[in-house]
Amino acid sequence: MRIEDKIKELIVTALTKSQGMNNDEINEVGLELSRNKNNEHGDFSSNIALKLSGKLKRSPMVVAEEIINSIHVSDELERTEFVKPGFINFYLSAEKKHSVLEEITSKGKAFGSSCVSEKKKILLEFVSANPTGPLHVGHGRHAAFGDSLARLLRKSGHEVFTEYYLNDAGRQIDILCVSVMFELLLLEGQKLGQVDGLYKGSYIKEIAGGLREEGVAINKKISLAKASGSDDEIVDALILEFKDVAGDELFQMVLEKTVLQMTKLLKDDLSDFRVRQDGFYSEKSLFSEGRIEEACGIIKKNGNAYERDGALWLESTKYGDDKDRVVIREDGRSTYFASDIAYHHHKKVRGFDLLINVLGSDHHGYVSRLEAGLASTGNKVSDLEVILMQFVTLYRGKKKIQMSTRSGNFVPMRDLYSEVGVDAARFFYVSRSHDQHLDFDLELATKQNNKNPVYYIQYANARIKSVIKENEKRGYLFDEALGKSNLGKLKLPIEEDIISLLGKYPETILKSSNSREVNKIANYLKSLSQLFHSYYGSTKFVSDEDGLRNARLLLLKCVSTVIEDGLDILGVSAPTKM
RNA sequence: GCGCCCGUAGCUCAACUGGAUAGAGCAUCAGCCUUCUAAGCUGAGGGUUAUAGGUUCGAGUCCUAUCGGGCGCGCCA
Repeated sequence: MRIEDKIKELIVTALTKSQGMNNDEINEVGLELSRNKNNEHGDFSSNIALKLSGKLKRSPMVVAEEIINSIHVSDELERTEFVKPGFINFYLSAEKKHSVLEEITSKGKAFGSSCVSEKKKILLEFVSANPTGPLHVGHGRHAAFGDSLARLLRKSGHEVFTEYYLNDAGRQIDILCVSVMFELLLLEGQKLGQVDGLYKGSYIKEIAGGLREEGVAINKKISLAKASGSDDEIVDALILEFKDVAGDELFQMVLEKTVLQMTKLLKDDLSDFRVRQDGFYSEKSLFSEGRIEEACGIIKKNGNAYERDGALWLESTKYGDDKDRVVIREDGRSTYFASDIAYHHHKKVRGFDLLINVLGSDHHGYVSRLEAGLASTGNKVSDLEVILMQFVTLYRGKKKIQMSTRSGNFVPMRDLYSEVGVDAARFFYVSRSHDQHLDFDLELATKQNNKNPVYYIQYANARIKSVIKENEKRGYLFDEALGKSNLGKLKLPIEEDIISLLGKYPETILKSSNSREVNKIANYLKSLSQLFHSYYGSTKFVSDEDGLRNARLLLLKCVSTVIEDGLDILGVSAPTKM
């Protein structure tokens, strides 16, 4: 039984004894026990007297005193007290507090694991950027967050499968293909003007160059003359013309090779950033496997679809959307939305309890539609959880860098992490809450990479490793048993603070996991490191006194275990030397 | 116009989800290496938590309005 629950039990019996309350009445008020921020008010506190005072028509201080007088103090508690507004504080015995260190020593990195009460099978989808260019710094935030969230959810006990939805069908891919063919024609010596709507990055030229080396050739005359109007209209005309002139077979061949190349590019961008995607789900497969028709069949069968103006509409307003949405267009082609309905339905069919999507905040208007899609295929809306990621604004010094994928005018995430390092980039990305805008100053990140908080944490761990090494160098062998039996000698206030914070690691994992706030882990590690550095500055660890020395080394090893485990969740390395 | 998100020290962010005196880093100033790594430590200054009301024992956190910033409202993806 956890100590929290024991204390709660003590309060409940005290309430029945002193106030004559039964369990129902207590539940109605709500019994809370919170862990204290700073130790000056004890380890745990309860606000129950404050909550009851109105009901009982007596001052909170009086109620608190009555409760405390009926509390039977167990030997795990040092003492209890009631204080100013009406809080009741609980102080744990030194022995009870120190037991955390023994727990960490025996469990190692499993300390704080599997703390969640209901284990779920989760599909976590993130990044899912169109394979039309390298991932940029905005995607970097999604990648770092998504991957860390996956690690956090796993740590807390869930089963997680990460997935990248690959848009390998549709207009954007046609444009990508035309862009490559366009370059190929230029390589073949054909003189062509400028077309604004096409992808321009160097990677397009590389793919075209590679195709030419493989012997792929178009060798047909393309005239841009037919195309006129807006960028979009010109591009659409070009797609038709290229399909016509090159022929379907050649077009499909170039398209497939291009998508393959682009996907490899994305996978490398991610894996070099230590981001693991367990699967890449092909949009194209939704067509070839007949999943779109299947999904349309289901929404029709469920009475959620109707035909109007030659198109098939989903009655999404039934499920809270602003208006109904087209699923199959007048010309018979399905919409992007249709793909999403089919995709998300298939996620459920594959047996996942919970679907988490990490989306850019610009997609928030799309959320109710996704929910409607899920509901209309007979799934629960609550099975979908969307995490909206705010934008990254990139600066170089004071200057804002504007980004656009199509023009190739963006900063690839690879440039960012090769410049500042994977550790610093990942930490910086996840140390801000996802609903907060993120200003990323490249100049600052490069110039000050030594001052990045991630080094502060890594340095704390490296220092501990160094102390352990020094201990051995001086001929002292670490004696775990001796350390354990001397934990009572850890009496410095800073030692008590560290032990107390270590004890909060499991609940930090649990809370961050439940609220999907990876940044809480980063903040926790900063606090722990700060305490350690302060401890380091004021205390000599390698001393002649065997008992104290081993107790302190045990404490340091526990700090190191937790730091390494926490950094692991963030996907940041923990060097032993810096 | 309607809807969603955000507003905390000069800058970048915390604050355990409604708790006790709102905390760190950067920048500024003053100290600390004969001693386990100075990528560190110790101290100082810096705030009407955008503004105005409200809810209650108690509000940075919840509700309303206003101001300011970001984003979204296609048979696009």
